Amino acid sequence: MATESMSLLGLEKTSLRQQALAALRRAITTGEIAPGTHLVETELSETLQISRGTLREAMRQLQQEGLISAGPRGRLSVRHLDAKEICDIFSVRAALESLAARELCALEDRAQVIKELRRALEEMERASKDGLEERIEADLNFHRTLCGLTGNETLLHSWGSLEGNIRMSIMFAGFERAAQNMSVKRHGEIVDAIETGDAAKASEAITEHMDGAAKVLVG
Amino acid sequence: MATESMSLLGLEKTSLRQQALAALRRAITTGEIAPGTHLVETELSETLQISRGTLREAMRQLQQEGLISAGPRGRLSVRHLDAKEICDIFSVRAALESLAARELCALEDRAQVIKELRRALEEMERASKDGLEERIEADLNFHRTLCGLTGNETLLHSWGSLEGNIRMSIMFAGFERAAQNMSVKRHGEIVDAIETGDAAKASEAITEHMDGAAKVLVG
DNA sequence: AACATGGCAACTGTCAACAGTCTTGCTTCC
DNA sequence: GGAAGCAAGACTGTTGACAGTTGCCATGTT
Repeated sequence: MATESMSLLGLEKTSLRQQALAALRRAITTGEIAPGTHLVETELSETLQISRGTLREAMRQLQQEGLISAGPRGRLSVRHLDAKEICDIFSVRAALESLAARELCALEDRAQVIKELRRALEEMERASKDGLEERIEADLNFHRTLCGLTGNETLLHSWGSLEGNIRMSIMFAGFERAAQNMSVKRHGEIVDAIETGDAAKASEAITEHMDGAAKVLVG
Repeated sequence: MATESMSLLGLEKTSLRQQALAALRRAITTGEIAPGTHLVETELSETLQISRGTLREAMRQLQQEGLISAGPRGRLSVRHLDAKEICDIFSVRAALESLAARELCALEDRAQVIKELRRALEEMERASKDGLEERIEADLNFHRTLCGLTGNETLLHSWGSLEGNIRMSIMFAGFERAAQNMSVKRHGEIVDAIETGDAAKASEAITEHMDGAAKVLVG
């Protein structure tokens, strides 16, 4: 998790595949590569200065994450999202995070969990004064933490494979709109609901939050 | 979807990668390859008669599906599931299928949906007289159909990336136990609940079904 | 006998090249 | 003038080989 805080000998030896993966994911979710663009292996490998084989592995993963889709004859292109798909994505997201909230309510030592969540909130607060990039990151980090604290690895994994789509949704709707969904106060309500330990209440807080967010995004 | 039912010109030209993917998935989910086994690229590529590069692509996808996990220095091994993880998987599964049931209840033309579901039920009925393999397939097909009929591609995709884990759970718990969860009658109750159009009722039918299934599996 | 050391084998990361297929644009023939 | 055929180009599918790293075993040393 905390790979960035290695004080001693920070040998960040990450494979080319992972670097390519991160670079492509970023480029796609920021709109640097327009949706619908055909991703030609030979071109990309030339641009990224890596071999096609290595690139292909990264592309497969991106494909699995739903950021790029396969056309006829293995042609890969950046996925295009419409309003309905954004709604669909947020429906699934709501279902997952709602489960997370319910599981957290069932925990005995909720105190520690609440502490972690409030810490994530503080980070959002700090980021609200910074750029858009940081705000998005802090927001996603909050929700990822929500899933991670359950200790349900499968839940975290499923949420993770949705993260790319969420980022695309944000990019697609425009960053101004998306910023409306990152109010610290509205996220605080979720934490409050979880703190009460009332699973139904917490679940509803999440679904409400997501419904609202989706509505804002599709305008 | 129905790639197997192409009556005219069955040019099943599937790439080696996909063949390897299917073969490995099957081998892992049937226990042919024991959990914890180290998957050595050179060995496997030799066995499957394909090159390492091609194999690696398939392995990445399997990794994303959670069937194999990465150890230190990129060593891949077949994932090992314990009771808690099975419960976790079924929790997430319940959340997804519960969403599917609710979305189906919100549809106007439920009649068509119900018809498709009943068809899947009939298939389960037929399979109940066949071998275990067929019963598992029919059962999973029912649940996949449930998700697919919503028209929510993201939901279907998320469920699909869980399918491998579900199969592993079945294998892990033993096929005898798993067979108890494939009662046609209990699945019929789900369809009935959806037919009423009561979202809360349908949702509860799913969660109950899944809770019971998980309990049986972890025994 | 316990420990350090040097070399060997195994395995993954990465790459460049070959082969097959689909597209495309031009040419040629009716 | 239009359609069939042909050839060149563009990509993807697949492969074998090379390089770097890690773990292990044998060997020598105190």
